[in-house]
Amino acid sequence: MVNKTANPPRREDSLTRDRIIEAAIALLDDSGEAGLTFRALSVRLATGPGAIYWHIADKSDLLTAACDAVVARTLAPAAAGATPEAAIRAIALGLFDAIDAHPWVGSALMRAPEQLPLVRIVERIGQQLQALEVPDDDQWTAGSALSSYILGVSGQNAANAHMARQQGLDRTVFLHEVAMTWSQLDPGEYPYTRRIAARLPHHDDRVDFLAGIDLILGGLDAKRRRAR
Amino acid sequence: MVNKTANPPRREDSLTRDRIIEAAIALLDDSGEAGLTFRALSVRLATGPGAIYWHIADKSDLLTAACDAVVARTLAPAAAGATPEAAIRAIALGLFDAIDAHPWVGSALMRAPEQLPLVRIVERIGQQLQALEVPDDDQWTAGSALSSYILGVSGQNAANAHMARQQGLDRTVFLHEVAMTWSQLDPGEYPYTRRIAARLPHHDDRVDFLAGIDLILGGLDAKRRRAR
DNA sequence: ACCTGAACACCGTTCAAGT
DNA sequence: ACCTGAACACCGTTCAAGT
Repeated sequence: MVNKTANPPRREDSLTRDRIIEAAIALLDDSGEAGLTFRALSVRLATGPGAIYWHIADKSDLLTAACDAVVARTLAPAAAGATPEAAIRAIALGLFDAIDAHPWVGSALMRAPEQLPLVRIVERIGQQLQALEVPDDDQWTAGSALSSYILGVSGQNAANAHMARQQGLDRTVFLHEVAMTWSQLDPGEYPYTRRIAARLPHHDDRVDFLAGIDLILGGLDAKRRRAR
Repeated sequence: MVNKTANPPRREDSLTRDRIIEAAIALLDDSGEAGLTFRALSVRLATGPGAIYWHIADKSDLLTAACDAVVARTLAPAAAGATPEAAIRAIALGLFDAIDAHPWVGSALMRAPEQLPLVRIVERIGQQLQALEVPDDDQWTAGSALSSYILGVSGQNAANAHMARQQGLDRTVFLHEVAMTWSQLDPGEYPYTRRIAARLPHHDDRVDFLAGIDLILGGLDAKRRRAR
């Protein structure tokens, strides 16, 4: 074991991994994944691009770390006392709102399933499935279904918001334009899409999102009843 | 209306949008999203980078078009005669395999929910929900749940495969390494993840994937029974 | 109408040199 | 131990000039 000296006292504003990650989050929130640049980051931190590499391995490391910071914060408040179902709904809604606020988190989570940020999510959901007394064999399936659903719907909601903002449009106006495009698709090939297009701008995302969670939980419950 | 002349006869090897898209797919399959470069593409097509811009708006247009070509091919065989549930399973499994073969499709689909490739998927699933006589109000929820689940699980499966290949490892060896890392997480904080780590390398992805589809379909069925 | 390829304004990353 | 900033090997995209 290397005899490492204890951390020396730091200047208040010295460069640290945490300060870099916070600056990265701010940059990502401001201008999306394209806005995260080692040059922009070094300007914001009043340093050179090379300095960042002393604390961060590379860009992918930085993005994962930023993602993990957001996820960890979101999952921090433990849902105490509530039923497992309510806890799952709370976890899901917390992530939905976090991804809505930080759209880049959605796509970042999707890329490296074995990394810590997603493991945190799977763990939290898994604990609740355990509390629900879901049989061991079904926990993996139910956990995958729930986490994929959460990431998928939240990510798509955030992508819509991001797209709207990028075009300088209000979210509702943007959805109206999408609905317009969809309603002009070929009637023979796209009957379903044309029909739901009208609903698109009016639906309440969070309500519909929770309805999907309940659908999966309902499937789990039905399966358990059948097994009895 | 502009009086446009009919398409003139083409040289066999002239540059067309379709030829560019096929070359892009080959490049993406070979070396992932990072491998798709206008320079590499122009070398493959024996032309200059500028020529591509005559047929393609920009890189995002190219990626969406490549994605759409793969999705359209995958959804092409219409599941005739089968029950709606079986049709949904067939659609899901087809996409799972397509995303496994073309890992970049997963992340590409996630980014622009309003674009044609995802609309194709939603339409196909929606038609089967209609055939299942799912009430109008539930079709959106069920469609979102199914499509998010399909894209999420397929995308994560493909990301694992991609990660393994990148590290020059066999898929199973890679999953064993992930399982090892997970089983060394803090026991107080990650009890669930530690427990399922052991199952990770042995599970059959396609079987587990279909089990999740059935879970969602089961939830839909349970909800219908309750409404009666 | 379609293609060429140099040029522009960027990237991530490295590394000798400093403190 | 940590930081600087020039340099390298790339990008996507544009555009005058060609056919």
